[in-house]
Amino acid sequence: MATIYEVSKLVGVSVATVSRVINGSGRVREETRQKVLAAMQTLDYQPNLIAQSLASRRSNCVGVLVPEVHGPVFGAMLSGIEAELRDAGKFTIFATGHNVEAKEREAFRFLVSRKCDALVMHVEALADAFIHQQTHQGPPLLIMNRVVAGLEDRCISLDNEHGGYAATNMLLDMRHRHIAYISGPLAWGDASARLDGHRRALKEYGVELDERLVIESNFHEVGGSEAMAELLRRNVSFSAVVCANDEMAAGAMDTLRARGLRIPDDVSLVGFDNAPLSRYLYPKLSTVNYPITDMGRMAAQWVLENVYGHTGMKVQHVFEPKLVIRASAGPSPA
Amino acid sequence: MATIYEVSKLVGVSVATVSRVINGSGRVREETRQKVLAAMQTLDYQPNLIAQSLASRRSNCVGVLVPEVHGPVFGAMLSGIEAELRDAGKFTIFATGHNVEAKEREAFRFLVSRKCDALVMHVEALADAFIHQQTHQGPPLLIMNRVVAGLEDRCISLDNEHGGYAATNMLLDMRHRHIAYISGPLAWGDASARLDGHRRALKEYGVELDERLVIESNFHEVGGSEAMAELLRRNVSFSAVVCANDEMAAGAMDTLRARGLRIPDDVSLVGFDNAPLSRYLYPKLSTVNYPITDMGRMAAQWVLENVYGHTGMKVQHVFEPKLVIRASAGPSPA
DNA sequence: AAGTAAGATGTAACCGCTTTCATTTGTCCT
DNA sequence: AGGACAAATGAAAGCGGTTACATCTTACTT
Repeated sequence: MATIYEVSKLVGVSVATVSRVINGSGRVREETRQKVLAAMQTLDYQPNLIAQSLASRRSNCVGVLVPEVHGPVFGAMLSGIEAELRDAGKFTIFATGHNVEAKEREAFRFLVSRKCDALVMHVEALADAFIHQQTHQGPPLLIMNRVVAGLEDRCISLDNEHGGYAATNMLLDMRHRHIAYISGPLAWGDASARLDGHRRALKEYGVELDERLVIESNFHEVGGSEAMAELLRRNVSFSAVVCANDEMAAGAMDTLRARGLRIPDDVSLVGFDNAPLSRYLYPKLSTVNYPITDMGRMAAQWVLENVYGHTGMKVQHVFEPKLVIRASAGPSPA
Repeated sequence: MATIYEVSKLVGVSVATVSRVINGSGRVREETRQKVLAAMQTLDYQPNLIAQSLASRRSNCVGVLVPEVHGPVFGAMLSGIEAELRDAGKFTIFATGHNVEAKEREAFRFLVSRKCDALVMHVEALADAFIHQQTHQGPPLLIMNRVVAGLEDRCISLDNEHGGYAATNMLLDMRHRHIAYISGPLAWGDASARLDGHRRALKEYGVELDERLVIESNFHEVGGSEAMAELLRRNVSFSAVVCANDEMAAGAMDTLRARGLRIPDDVSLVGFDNAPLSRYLYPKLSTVNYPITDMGRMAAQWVLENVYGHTGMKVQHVFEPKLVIRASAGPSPA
């Protein structure tokens, strides 16, 4: 692979000039510029990004730390980030933290050691304190789906409370009054915010919340399935169920069907995320859209603006979820 | 951040010795080793990976080129690759090619310019010739889900023909004789191999293939839906349908249901991939398992063995798909 | 005890680029 | 034509490591 020296030799200028042409920095006479460009073409020269990074102290890499790579939410987020960064010529490298503190810490170090110019993190287990501390050293951090007090301008999140509110509100509008709720782990901010929204909607409608109709589960399909079984076992009647994500809704749907209950005739069901699976379920699942790809894009834009000095990026920090109405929710039979 | 110089100064040895300790290369007296290790600890020294890469001409990065980041197949593949590589302290960086030649080319250059030590590629549009040519220069290539003649030992693939065979064979065993087939784009190797398997199964059973029951579609849900509509329009009776992937099966299922046809009572349905969505469909979809995460892992192991000199890796080049039997397929009503 | 080979460490030249600062070239004005 | 100032370019010192080669220790041999 040709180096900058060979290019400079071919043109008869110094490497400094070639470097200026490559980076568009400094001033170079147009004529020289063209000659350099031509030589680069001839030699099929490609700057060595590693050397560039070392010399410029900038890796052009953005690290992304997610719980998982696959799955509807994180896959889509990665997608959005990568697409946007690549258009800007930046690289994305990622690591997974599985929402376990030790792993998140390790993944974090891993990415930092790679000299990422910035880190986009979707972490659940790392404490606010840790994040605060890291903002004083190392690469700039952007936090996804979490609002860290004092770092609001470095967070991109969904208004989960509003999403939870909207889901329940829709059911209330459909005359449901006995609404069960299958929650995610309440230790996680998003899960508890969604439940808060549920609570607020009920309150506004003057409906009292029956705590027996609220179950904390784990955001997984099996958890949703079991939670629904438990709800039915409690023998407190309900005509609708809000699930804090689509996967649990899928599990709940399975259980309902296994008991011979019809959806939405006997029980209405609403999910959260608008994951692809929500359209595959039968009946198709009403849910709350989580614009995760857009949020990933936005994260990338934040990085471009705050780290790479691009301008004209409008960063939105809080996204509003929107209801997606499908067949799984209908008016209360009562 | 401390550098190797500061460490060497603190211990009172040369940087070469420190470097040897870091890399475990060359011989260093145990006593010295310990002192260096201690100093590294004290200074919280982390080797600068960029500098290491430049000096050693090895980036410890493996590039992965996939059509998309998200989605059941590629997300899972990425997952498998990343997990395995990270355990070995290597980085994964990725780019997307969208199965479009220009984009695949660009993504390829993008990854090469980053000096990846190896490239794992799932490309559809790049020609065999291009791949052959690249094997003579640049980083070692590993091709996923495609067998390039002459480069079999650099390919990891699924026996798609066998998968297609198994799907149809199962239906034949269930006494189905009129079996429709919704294919992916036949220009793609996997799609055409799956169809070949279908053909072989029919032949072995002595059932003649009615070409009117074969439709080429696009691997997407909507395509499956439209293909099924077209099949019904053709008015050639069939009691079962094989879809070349699960997404199309989902679309087909939608259309069948919209026409009031029951699954599997009126029509049996089989998919391919065993994507998560296959379990969410109702009835749950019989399908052919595509062990994509394992294949990703295997790709990583190939890289570890062939590029990083790890030993003891057993690389399997061709994976056998297995049937996953669920509710969407049943005996022929006839 | 001298000779020798293996072991331990140091020296210094890279890796390919960026960037500061100095120098050369060019332009405009009087 | 000479001077002043801006534009264009070059020289060279890093960036933080690796590694070939040289040199100095040690441990054995005989």
